[in-house]
Amino acid sequence: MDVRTLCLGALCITDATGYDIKKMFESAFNHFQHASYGSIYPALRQLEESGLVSSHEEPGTKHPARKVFSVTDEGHQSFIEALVSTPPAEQLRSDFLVLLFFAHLLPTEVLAHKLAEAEAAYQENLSYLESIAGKCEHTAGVQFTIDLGIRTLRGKLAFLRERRDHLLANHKLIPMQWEDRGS
Amino acid sequence: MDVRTLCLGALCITDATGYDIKKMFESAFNHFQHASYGSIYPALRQLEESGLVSSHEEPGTKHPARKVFSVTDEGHQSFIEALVSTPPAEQLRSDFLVLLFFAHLLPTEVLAHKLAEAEAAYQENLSYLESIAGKCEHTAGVQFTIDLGIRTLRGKLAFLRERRDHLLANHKLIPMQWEDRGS
DNA sequence: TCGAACATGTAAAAGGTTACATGATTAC
DNA sequence: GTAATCATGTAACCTTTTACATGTTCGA
Repeated sequence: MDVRTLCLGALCITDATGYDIKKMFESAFNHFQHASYGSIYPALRQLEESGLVSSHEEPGTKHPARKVFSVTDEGHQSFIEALVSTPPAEQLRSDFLVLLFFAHLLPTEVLAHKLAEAEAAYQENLSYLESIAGKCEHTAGVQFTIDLGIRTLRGKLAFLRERRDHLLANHKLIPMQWEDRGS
Repeated sequence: MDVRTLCLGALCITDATGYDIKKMFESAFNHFQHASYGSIYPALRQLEESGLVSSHEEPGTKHPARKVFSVTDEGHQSFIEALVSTPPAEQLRSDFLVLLFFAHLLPTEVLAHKLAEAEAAYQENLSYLESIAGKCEHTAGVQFTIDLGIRTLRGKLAFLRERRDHLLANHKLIPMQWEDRGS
């Protein structure tokens, strides 16, 4: 699912400016999609060109003026179609797992440090999700995504804490020549 | 971590052709990185140009000839440096969670179908990881990535099965006008 | 008054996918 | 003989990030 479609989705929740939508990507969408201004603003322009959203500038002394976008009926319909036709895929991109995969090439102290960093990152995500879990009213679906995230992060943290010491205790740096690549 | 660096990593495990490396992305690397031929072959060329890998064509009648790449000492060193300087970040991109987030816009049957598809996908990934978990000898780090993957997928599957019925039972499609967008 | 947050946007570059083009070898 | 697998590579396109450029408003 691309940023363009997610922006359309965001506007199906509430009218918003590009700035507001960035905020949504940083909070509600954070644990399953990322996006920067450089993709959001062009996406909004394209959506407007295709008639899926409309905008009106809010009057006022502000500079630049807030440009508030609203989804059109066609946009709403189009978003639902996008949802229906998108397979429920999931893709992880994890530098942490790459690191572990090649742990035998790293000094023990570096590995230990990376594990600690990863744990802190998991913990931070978990704390955020826990903080919003009970806070405001969510639709059942949104609550489901939050709870699934919490469950997953708790599982990962538990695993990390259980196995980290064992991994580090048995860790041996395998030097460059570990592999026999004669010729 | 980009495809170029991962290819270098792959060659730190064993000499390989572009085709072999694609296979690694589809198996061992599958649960944390993806890559297509269109990124692998150019990456290999760049790596060779920078002197981080070398190649030799295997003689034989084959057409096209196998072009086997090996990491150079410099390449090995460079990969280790990349590992050390890469923060252990993790990023999920999940169309499944997007779907759940907007579940209130979907008919119940569609939602049910998506949940079933997601469950099947999780199950397939889990079965694959379980199948390789005990099969061959892995380094401790590789075993760690596999076990973490198994733990995570089991957690997600358990959550899905626990909560799916409740989600579907309480599901109400909120029609287009659910939001008051007067004006 | 000073820094954080609000607010919009562009341009270049990076990174990757998809589709194409080609052909040999192997297992059934 | 025919389908799957092995094997290499390119070109066009798509998406997204990074870095830049600009200026306001609000709270401490």
